Amino acid sequence: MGRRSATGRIGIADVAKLAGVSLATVSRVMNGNFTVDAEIAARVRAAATELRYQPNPVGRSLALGKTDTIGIVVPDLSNPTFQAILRGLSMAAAQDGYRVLIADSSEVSSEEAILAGEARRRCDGLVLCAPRMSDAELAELAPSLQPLVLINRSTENTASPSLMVDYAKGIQDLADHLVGLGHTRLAFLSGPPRSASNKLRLAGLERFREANPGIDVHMLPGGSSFEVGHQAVDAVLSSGATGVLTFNDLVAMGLLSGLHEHGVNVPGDISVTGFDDISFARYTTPTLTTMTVPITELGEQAWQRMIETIRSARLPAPTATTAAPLAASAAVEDADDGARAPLPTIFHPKLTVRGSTGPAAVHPGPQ
Amino acid sequence: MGRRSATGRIGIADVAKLAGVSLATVSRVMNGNFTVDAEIAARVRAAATELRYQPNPVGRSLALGKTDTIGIVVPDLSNPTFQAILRGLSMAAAQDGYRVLIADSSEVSSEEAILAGEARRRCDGLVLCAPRMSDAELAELAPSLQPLVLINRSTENTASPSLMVDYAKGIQDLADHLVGLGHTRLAFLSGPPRSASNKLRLAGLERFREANPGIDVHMLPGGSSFEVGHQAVDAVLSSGATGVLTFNDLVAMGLLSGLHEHGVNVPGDISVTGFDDISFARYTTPTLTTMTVPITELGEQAWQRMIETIRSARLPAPTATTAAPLAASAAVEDADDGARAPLPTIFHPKLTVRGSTGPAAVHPGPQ
DNA sequence: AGGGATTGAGAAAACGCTTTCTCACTATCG
DNA sequence: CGATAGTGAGAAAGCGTTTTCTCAATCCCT
Repeated sequence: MGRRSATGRIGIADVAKLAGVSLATVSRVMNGNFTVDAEIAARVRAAATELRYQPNPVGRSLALGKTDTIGIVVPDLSNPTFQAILRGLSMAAAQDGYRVLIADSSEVSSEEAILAGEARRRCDGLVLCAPRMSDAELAELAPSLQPLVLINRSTENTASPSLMVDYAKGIQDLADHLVGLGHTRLAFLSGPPRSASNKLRLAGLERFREANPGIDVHMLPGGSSFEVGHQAVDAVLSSGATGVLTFNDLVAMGLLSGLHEHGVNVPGDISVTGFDDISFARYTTPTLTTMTVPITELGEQAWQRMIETIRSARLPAPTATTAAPLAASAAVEDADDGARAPLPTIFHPKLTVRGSTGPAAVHPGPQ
Repeated sequence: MGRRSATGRIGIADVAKLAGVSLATVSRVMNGNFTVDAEIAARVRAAATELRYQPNPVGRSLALGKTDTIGIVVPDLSNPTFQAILRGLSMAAAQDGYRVLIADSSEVSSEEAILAGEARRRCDGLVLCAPRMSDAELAELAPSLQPLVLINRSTENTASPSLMVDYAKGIQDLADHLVGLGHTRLAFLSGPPRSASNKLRLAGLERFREANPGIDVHMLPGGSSFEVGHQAVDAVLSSGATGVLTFNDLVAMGLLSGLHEHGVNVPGDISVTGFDDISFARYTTPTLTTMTVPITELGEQAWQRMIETIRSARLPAPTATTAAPLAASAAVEDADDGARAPLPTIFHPKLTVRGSTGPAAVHPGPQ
């Protein structure tokens, strides 16, 4: 009496009929429940293979209350950093039999909440990667996204595992590296306005300034793409800086390319540094001095935290009364289920010196 | 009597109770069915927002027989080409309210069939991107994957839309370009053994050889990564070639970097070409001459074909008798449902000349 | 004012699977 | 040899929706 007379697909019922057993028995056999007589089990398996039966995951998910899928929300899938995180996550999850659903918010912070919610409902957990939303929004949203792992953000109230990279220290290391090479006039090509990791870099540079009063650090507006770096050549040159820090490797590569076109020698006239150490960084000309962030490992670690959270969320028997869904606060209930210490895991990037940095020129480069 | 006394989550039943209506009515309201009295509808909506009710997608999927999700299987998520396809697909699908599930086969062709099957069952359709499996396997698998879109492969029997890039012509264009610059000794750094697109390139070069008997084309084993290009420097130099074709931009970049380290001037001593025109290609030093493939558009087009296929598969009433699931051939049934012309859509890459190619040196580069 | 057409909402079946509950049957022990 | 524990498999409930079916109430027209 259904809309379509059967989906056309082979179901557990077909197998049961062919094997002459009940649905329950087929299910038992398919799930390795050994309370089934060997002879019958064999008959069921034979029927299953003959019909090429494959259990319907949606039915399974509904009955089991899990989808074996996790979601990830990224601000921009064209960014190699997020691609690497996605890859690390996906490979690690696959090892444990989970799949990954992706959602790209296109850097639109208002989309994030909706995307995250939708993705979460389809999955057993969610990874929020460098969300652009405000702290307040994030804090409000986090409880309802529960098995949640954050990358490059953290929340106070909710006990969601969080993976952070110490960008502040990283950018300081780079600045120190340049100072060590004799540079006294630096410039920083900053990142996207809503990026939390950019704020960390700015904070790091602030500390650097305090520690190095003699060094001039020129701030330049920026972004996260090649184009930003490529178009910043003039601004960089007129700043008079001999050492340039950039938001990430992409920007650095754009800048490198632009400087080359202008006939500026790197590192002879100007030193350039990136951030992240994407795979391309070792193949630029000159090769790029940058901070190495174990990006793929970040994705893998995100998965580890995720699977831990999912597993610990399954065990504890729900003591909460189920009978009173009156309060509108239902979403908060399991907020401190996996009440593990919510201390963020901090990744410390490490300085990788390559060919794009060198001793400061005696006089600044060509204006 | 369920395992856990309710999932804890708010369900349609809670809303119904609060609004004092039946489950059916809530469903009607949520789905914009206007046969509901305005006053009641308002009450339902109020209850829904008060409880922060969000329909469970799994339940919905089961009832509706669709998941609003498609899957994509790629050989290697770290390859920028596949990343770009994924991005194009994902963005286009998102426009139509679909999500993307990813599966990375890690270049293991035996994994592909399983991954594809699993992914397909969870989704409404599948994109198979440059599958490494054999033609026979692909042909056998295709019917069971039905709403299926192929990228860089095609099948004879099944009417699955297929998107192909004319790599054969592309590589010829590049070779012609080098010949036009006076090069007479060429080399080709080939791609992964199981790659169909590599076979097309080889076929193209074969035709090129026939048309240009005077030109020497040296074949070198390769792969698809930086490292391959980087490590091929010696082989390239000892081949005596002055013009080098590579499998893709990654290989070309590795080679560029390696040549630079060896003090070989590009394009002065040797000209190098890539393939694909990934975004990095315009920021190498020298900038890379390559064949531009509209990669992201490939992903978008894949989505267009997919949504067409899905939609056309919904309309035709299933005339087939549902009562006899005896034959094991059930998977083949809707093989020619969307019996549109299965002509592959061919993308023609276009030559983009940049700085890595130039006139042939009078005498071959340093040995 | 009475009868057929129309509207609106509830009851229940269906989607495909898992699992508890239950019971028939066999093996074991006193 | 009869009572009891144990084993294996079927019936049915349940997961959270949607949708058909059904029926009561309202409406309009003659």
